Amino acid sequence: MDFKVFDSKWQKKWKKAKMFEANVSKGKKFFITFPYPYVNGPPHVGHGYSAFRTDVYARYKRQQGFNVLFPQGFHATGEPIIGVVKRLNNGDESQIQAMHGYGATEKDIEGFKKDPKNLVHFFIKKWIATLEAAGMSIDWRRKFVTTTLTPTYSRFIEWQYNTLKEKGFVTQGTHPVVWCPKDLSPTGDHDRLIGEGESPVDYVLLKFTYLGYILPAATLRPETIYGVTNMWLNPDTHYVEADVDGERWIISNEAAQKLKDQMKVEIISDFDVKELFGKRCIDPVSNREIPILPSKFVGGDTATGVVMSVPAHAPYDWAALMELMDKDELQLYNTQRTDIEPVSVIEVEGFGELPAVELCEQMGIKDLSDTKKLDEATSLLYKKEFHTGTVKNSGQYTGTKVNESKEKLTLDFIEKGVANVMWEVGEVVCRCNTRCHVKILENQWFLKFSDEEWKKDVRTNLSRMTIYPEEARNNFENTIDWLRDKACARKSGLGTPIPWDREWIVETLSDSTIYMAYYTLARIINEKKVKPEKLTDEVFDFIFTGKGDTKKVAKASKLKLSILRDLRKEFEYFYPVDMRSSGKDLVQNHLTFFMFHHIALFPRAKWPNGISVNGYVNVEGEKMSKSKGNIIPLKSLLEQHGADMVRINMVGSSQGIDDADWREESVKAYRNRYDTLFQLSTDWKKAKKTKMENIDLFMQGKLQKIIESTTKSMESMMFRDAVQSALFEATSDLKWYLRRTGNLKNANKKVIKEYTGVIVKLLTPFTPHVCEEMWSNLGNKKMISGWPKWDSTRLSNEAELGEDMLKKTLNDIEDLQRIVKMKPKKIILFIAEDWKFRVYQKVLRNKDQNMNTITKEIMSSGAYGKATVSFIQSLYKKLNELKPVMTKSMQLILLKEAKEFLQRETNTKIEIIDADKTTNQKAKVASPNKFGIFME
RNA sequence: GCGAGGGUAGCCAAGUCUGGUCAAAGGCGCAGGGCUUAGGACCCUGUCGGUUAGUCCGUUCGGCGGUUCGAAUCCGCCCCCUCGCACCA
Repeated sequence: MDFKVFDSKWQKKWKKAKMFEANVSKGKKFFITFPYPYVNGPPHVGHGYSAFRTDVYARYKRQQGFNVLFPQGFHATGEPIIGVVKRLNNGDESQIQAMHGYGATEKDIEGFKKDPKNLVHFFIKKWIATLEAAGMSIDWRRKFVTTTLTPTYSRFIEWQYNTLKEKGFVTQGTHPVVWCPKDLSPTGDHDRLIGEGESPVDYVLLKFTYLGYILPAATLRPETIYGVTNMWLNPDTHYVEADVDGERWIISNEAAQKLKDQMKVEIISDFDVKELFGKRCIDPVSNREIPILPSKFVGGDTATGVVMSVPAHAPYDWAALMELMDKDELQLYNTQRTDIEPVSVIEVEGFGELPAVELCEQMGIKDLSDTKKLDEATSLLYKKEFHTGTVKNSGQYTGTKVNESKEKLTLDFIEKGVANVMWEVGEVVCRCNTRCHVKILENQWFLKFSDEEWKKDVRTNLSRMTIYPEEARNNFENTIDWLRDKACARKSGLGTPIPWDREWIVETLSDSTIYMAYYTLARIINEKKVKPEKLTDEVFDFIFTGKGDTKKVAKASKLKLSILRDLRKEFEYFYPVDMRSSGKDLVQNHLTFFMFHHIALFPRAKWPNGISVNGYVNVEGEKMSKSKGNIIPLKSLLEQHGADMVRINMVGSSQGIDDADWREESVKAYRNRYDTLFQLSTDWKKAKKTKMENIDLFMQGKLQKIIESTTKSMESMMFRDAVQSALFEATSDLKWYLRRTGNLKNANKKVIKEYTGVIVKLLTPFTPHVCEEMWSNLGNKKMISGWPKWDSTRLSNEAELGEDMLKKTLNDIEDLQRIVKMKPKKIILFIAEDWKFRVYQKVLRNKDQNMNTITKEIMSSGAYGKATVSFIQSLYKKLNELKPVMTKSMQLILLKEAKEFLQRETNTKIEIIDADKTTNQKAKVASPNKFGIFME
């Protein structure tokens, strides 16, 4: 059966019936969203997963009777769209090819080049068409695009930032970023040719002085300053004298260039450092005289090109000194061996006084030639000292832990004016092939996420929120703790300017934190064509917080009073967000910001109620990636398999935070099950039986069980479990039932119809199209509505056992068939002891001698029955909490079935006995933990 | 480095919170059988080793220890894997 033929048929009917349009009403609402996609391409399977999960939940809630709002907008701010347009304009062949791949014509592309808007709208069209074809139950009247493409939305962002600033949540400050001097913009990880993962590191510059000059020694270990023996400069490096914040610094030329982006730097002249060798500079902390020596290991491209030497703790320094000593060059520089004797300033476990010296010896390092070993030694020692070392011989800092002292020392020294900070980054090369360095951005705008009060409220709200799966909660808590101030503005890309400082644009993560509130307004704004200028801050204040007088606000803004009232009504009714469903990658950023901003901007009652997080999508077990070429467009899957099979294959494949997997192969498995169901939906009339027998009652009880477990799984978005029980388990039951009754004709009509109908309803959120079709096949005139409720009174004793029951019954039927073949003289069906026998056997297996002895005694006493059981029970009280596996009455029902069956198939004598009461020892011994069959 | 999540039979994956119905669900693969002109689909059976008609015994849940009458599950240490660490959507 090819189910895709039903897709458009039902989609049209839904549309006609306005099934997904949510309006203010008296009913209970449920507001669900998933993050709006960035529209620089069409949707692929990865998008599909989050989208389908959201839709499944939306449909489920709708069936439950909620007035579900499920809107959808699109995201277009920031750099990528501009990047695409730029590449198109540059004639980038692969980009043009990609666009053709997405179905863009030459004419389309010409349009994109002229205006990025055209590109955005092109993809939005694709998105909407694909989502509709996928059967998404979205209220499209509320769509919009960020930010400047929808000026009213841009106005909304302005209100957001004005309000945040007013409340003190936006502050200004400086911030180091990795910077491309050619592009004149920050170079994020994804913009890099080399150096992914490199981030700015703060070197401490200790200002050694020499005759009015400053030699700013760059170090990551300022706590070792008391162990400095000499200063290193590279005789082959180009140094300059520069005016840095009013001081005369001697630094490498490269350093001077870089520092221009961090301090006020003016290069005065070249400086020949050779004249310094052998001279003494002054240690700014303890005023010691420190000889200046040459060494080529000092890189001019790392920090200042001025390095202090701590031979006791730095392998490089010791190796450099060894080189000088080997070549007997020390005296050339007016320096004695005793002047540079290593000074130990860190006590560390596992090493003696001079760890670097020891380590060099151990690793056979004799000079600077073996940089690999030196690097290894350096990193090893640095880690060891940082984590376990204690400072010594260092004046007031003696006795403090290295990892604690570092920060303190730095602050102290800066305060005293003897130190500065210089930001440096490892090798980073921009996409434009330019080497990057660190720039301090001045006057950057920040969201003050570090604010403890703010965090407190966020934590409080988190604790009352629904989080699916529960494991994700840890992640949120941790993110909240760890979050620092976040730069929320950029100088380039698309977006809304910061209203009070228009040279900055609100950065794209920061303009997407409360847009769900805009959905509640979007319908009216779109339909009434509300002008952006009428949406003043006062209007938004009124809508979102109720502040101000309706009439005055309307008058001042020139917004129609009725519209203003309706906007407020929509927001009041639909807000807050009840469930936001998203990929796990957004936990550390978007989803957490979403919470922060809501807490800052809205009244408590409007704070988010729930978040659900899902994993990524793999394709055939592999990660999706451009390079593997395994990114599957959603559209092609829909065309191939139809919406329903795609939906259930994705949503049913995984749950929780685990990654989903798109496996073509498993579509088959689903299709088979649906074939069975579909067949029944048309053939149910062939069932003729009307008498309710045990097996029919059992099926009804079993159905209640399925409703219960499916509903519970659905509620917490455990969709794989839900599919497992509503589809696989249920169809297995049906097949089993039909096998037991012999054929469809012998099946109970009522049971078949009820069972099929309920299963169809349970599966509707996953496969809405084919379910509607089956529902109508079952003779229903109206479309599906309502969610089945389970009736616990119908959960007969048997069904309490759930799946075990079925399995065991089935096994017994197989056994029975075997028995029939063996042609026994007599068959005894017996009821066994219940679970306690299992426990009893476990005890027997126990290796513990004492227990073994005890139980053996019990055994030999012949007390098989209740006495034994109660003895064990009293011994292990815990066991009392356990539920019986299968009660005798349940067994009896099954055995009666078995008896009937056997009587049909054979003419052997059959009796049912209770193993607990029987005098038949053989049966007793044979029986212990399974009810069943015994023959003679 | 900091933080989060994991490691279960050939593979995927439940079970872990709340220890005993766990030799451990389910699926895939594989083997045998049924059905079929054949293939596919479907239905049975088996799938840690050894044994029984039904059973029982032995050895398993990353590694090593511990708690317990009893550990895949609780505790400690160790090893390994995946992901995130920001101005980027």
